Amino acid sequence: MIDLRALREHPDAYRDSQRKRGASPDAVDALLSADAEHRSALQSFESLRAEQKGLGKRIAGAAAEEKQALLERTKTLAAEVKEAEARVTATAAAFEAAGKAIPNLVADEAPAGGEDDYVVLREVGERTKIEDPKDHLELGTALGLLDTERGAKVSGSRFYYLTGDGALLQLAMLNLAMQQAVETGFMPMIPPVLVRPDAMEGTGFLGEHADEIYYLERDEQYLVGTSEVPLAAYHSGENLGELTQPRRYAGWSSCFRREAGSYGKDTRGIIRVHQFDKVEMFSYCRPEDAAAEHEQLLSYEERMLQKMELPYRVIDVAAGDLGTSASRKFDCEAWVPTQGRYRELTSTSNCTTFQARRLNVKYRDEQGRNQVAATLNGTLATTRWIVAILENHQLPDGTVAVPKALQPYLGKEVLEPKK
RNA sequence: GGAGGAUUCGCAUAGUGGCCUAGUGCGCCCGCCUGCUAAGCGGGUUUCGGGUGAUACCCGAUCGCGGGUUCAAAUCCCGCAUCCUCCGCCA
Repeated sequence: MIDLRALREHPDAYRDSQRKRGASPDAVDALLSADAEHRSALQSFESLRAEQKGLGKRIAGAAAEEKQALLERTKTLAAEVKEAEARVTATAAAFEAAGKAIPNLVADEAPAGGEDDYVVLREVGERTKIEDPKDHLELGTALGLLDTERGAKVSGSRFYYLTGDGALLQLAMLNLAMQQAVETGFMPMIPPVLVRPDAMEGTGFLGEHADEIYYLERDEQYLVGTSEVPLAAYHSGENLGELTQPRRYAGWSSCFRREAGSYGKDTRGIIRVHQFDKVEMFSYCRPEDAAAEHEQLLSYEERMLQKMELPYRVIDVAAGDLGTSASRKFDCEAWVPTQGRYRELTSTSNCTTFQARRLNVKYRDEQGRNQVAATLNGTLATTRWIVAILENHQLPDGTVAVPKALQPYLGKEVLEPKK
């Protein structure tokens, strides 16, 4: 939810933001007029209601015959109040719908445009050069690390088993991510992955991404696509106090995505799957600290990628590709040798006050007033990283070197076929 | 799956149609008193919205959520949610 007061005062900033996303600035004017209508309905209701309450008080203490006269009067008034209230309800619904139609205000620094208008901030490491590289599926299958055929047999396409060292490799990576998170001040969390509608709604995932989400109709619960959802909803309706330091959480969870509309894309291997595991960083902080915290989250992502010894680049995602809640987003993309291009491994978003306003997460400022907090999230490791690890660290004989940072967790330096 | 109980201000509680403008205690904030500390005394303290670019003032909403009855609902009625207890079933 955007800041309505700010929108009233600076509607042009929001119109510009809409244009930058490639969305219509008319939505801003629709909201402004819905707001005006709602407020005028509210005012007429409130004055009628005030009169009704005043009369009610007089009736309580009135003598018998005066009481009769007053009762006559209040009966018609009651009808008017009811009608005014109905108008308030109707205009409020229209107003809310208009409000939800507007995504977060895009940061000034974010590039304008769509998916292909990102700006490359830096490239780190040398693009791996391998003669005749094998892809992760071929490597993983040969080494007994993953089994997509049986994944499909049991669950359908885009499902897989991580087997043997493959399972251990993922655990090693996620454990390392958790350890790094704890070292950098994150509270480790294993959250629920089934959530109620208000949690999903509050994090802004029921808008344009509704098709992406698994929904369990019998139980009215959603399977989360990221632990961002339960971590954001964790403090919903709460006041976090002074919040002089960011409040940081690291969630380890399975994630579920329907991948509707991605037919034919990345059908080979485990790049795009319906279920994967992830360690996600999540921060609550003051809005004025959010940009700095965003840089911090990005640096932690890069630290993890460097521990995996992967060549990657950092992109500043363009406004049109931001998603509803984000005002700015950085992706880290690792080099994938068999594809000859960079693929997204991490994503960190600054949602400013957009999520927290919906979820009603506050803090107390120096004057003791309640203010809306800012929220940020970022990826610290996911199943997809295995793709980049296998492909970049493959050796000519078909084995895969284990990055040094993972060796203590995995107990071996090379992944070899089972004898 | 079934039965019962609960849900009121940060916490604990009072409140069974109009004197609720939701009381009290604790906590917290401000002040007074005061060698120091503690205690004591006085005042303040739900949240959201509007008037309104406002920490004052006024108005409205808000007693888990949504409906209903009524001139009037924390209070009565219906539905739902969550938590607790018990019974049944179960990995």
